[in-house]
Amino acid sequence: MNKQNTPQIADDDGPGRRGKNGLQAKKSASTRTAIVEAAIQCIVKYGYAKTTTPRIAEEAGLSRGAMMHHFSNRLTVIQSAITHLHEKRIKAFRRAGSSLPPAGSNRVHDALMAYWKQVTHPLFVAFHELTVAARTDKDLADILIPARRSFHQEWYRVAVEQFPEWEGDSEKFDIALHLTQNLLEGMAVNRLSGDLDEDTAKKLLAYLEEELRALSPATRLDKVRK
Amino acid sequence: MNKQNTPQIADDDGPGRRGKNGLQAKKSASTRTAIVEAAIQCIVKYGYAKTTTPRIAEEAGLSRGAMMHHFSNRLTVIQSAITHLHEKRIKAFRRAGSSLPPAGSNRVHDALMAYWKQVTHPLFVAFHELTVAARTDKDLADILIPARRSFHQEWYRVAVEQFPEWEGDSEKFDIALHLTQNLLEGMAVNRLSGDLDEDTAKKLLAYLEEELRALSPATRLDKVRK
DNA sequence: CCATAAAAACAATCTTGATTGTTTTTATGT
DNA sequence: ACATAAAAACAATCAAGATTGTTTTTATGG
Repeated sequence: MNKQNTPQIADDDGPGRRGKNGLQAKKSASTRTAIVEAAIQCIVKYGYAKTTTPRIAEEAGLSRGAMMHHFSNRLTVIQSAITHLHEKRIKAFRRAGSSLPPAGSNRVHDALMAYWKQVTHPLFVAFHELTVAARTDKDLADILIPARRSFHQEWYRVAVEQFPEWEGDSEKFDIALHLTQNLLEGMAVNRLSGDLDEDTAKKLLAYLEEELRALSPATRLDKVRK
Repeated sequence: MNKQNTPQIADDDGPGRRGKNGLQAKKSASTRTAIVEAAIQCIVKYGYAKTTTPRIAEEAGLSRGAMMHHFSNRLTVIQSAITHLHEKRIKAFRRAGSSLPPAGSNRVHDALMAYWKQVTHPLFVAFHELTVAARTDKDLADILIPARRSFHQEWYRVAVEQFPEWEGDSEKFDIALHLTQNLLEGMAVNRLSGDLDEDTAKKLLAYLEEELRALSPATRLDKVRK
C-alpha cells in the first residue's frame, strides 16, 4: 500500500551523482540546497513569475552558469524547491503536532494556534504562490499537486493521531478539519493582501476554537473519554 | 533602482478624448472595452504574469499596435481592467443582494449561496490572480487595494441593509461577516487548486449556514435544530 | 483635406538554454 | 609519495525568443 508512493525523485538532475562521498559531493550538495533555498526565498520576495534564474543565482551568491551546472533547467530548480518546501512543511507540522500537550482542554487551542502559525509562515506564502501559478501552468501543477495531496494526507493523519476521541464521529471530524483548513487558509491569504487585520484574526480564531470544542465529542458531554 | 512612479494616474488614457461623441468616439469606446475584457479573459485563462500585450491584443482580435493606440502602456490596460472588474463585481453583488427574498428563514441560506456563487465565478478568479500578483508588485497594489477596500465596504453596506436585525449586535455581526468572507474565499481558492471537492464544499456551506443562524438574533429565540 | 483608428516595423531589454574556458578536487599509475 | 589524467565546480559569453514601449506607415471616417 505504501509502495507506489515513493516519489523520491528518480529524475536525478545535476552533475555526476556517482561520487557517493568526499569533499566534492559535500560541496555539491551544499550548493544545491543553497540554490534551492534561494529559489524559495525568491518566490516569497518577488513572486513565482519573477523568480528567474539570474535572480535565484544572485540570491544564492553564484554565477548563473554555476547554477545551471547543478540544475539543467529552470523547472528542475522549482521541482527541487517544491520537494524541499514540502519536507520542511511536513517536518514543522509533525514537530508542532508532537509538541502538543498530552491532554487537557487547551489541546484544541494549541493545535489551532500551531496551524495558524504554519499558515502565517513564509513557507505557506511560497506554497500559495506556487499554487496560484500552477493553475495556469500544467508542468508546475504536475509537480505541485502530489506534494499538496501528500501534505493534506499527512495533516489528516496527524489530526487523527492527536484527536483519537473523534474517530467515532468521522462526519463531525471531517467538518472540523475542513472548516479549520479552509477558514485558516482563507484568513492567511486575506492577511497577505492586508484584508484581514490582527484583531479580527484573533476574534475569528477564538470563535473557531469555540466551534471546534462544540464539535468535539470529548467536551460534548463535559467529560473526557479515553 | 527605486523607481518611484507617479501615483496620480490620470484615468484618461488613450487617444484623443476631444470627440465627445460621434461614430468614431463610439467605436473607440467599444474597442476599449473589448480590450479591457480581453485582458480580464487573459488573466483568467493564462494568469496575470502571462497576460502580455500581444496576448491581450490577440484575444481582443486586434493588432498590438491598435491596442497600444488606445492604451499607452500595459499597466493602464490593467488599471482599466481592474475598474471594469470592480464595477462588474459590485453590480452583480447588488443585484444578488436585492433579489433576496424579503423575509423568512431562507434569507441566510440564499445570501450564503449568492456569495458562494460570486466567489466561484471567473471574476473572482481574476481578482484573486491580481491580488496575488499585487503582493510583489507595488504599482499593481496601488491600483488594486482601493478597489478591494471599496468592494468590502460595499459588501458590508449591503449586508447591513439586508440584515438590519443584526445591527444591535455588531460584535456577532462582524464575526458572521468575516467568518463568511474568509471561509468562503478560502474554499474558493482551495477549489481552484482541486483541494476542495464539491461534496465537502456543500457540507461546509451547510455547516456555516447553521452557524450563521445561531449567530443571528432573529432566530436566536428559535430552537436551533440539533 | 485632415484627424483618428488600425497596422506594422523598430529598438531596447530580459530570460532561457547552450557552449566554451578556467580552476579545483579526486583518482590512478609508477 | 607524487606526477598526471579525469572529473567536477564554477564562470563567462552567445544566440534565440519574447515582451515592452516607440515610431512610422496605411486605411477610414467626417
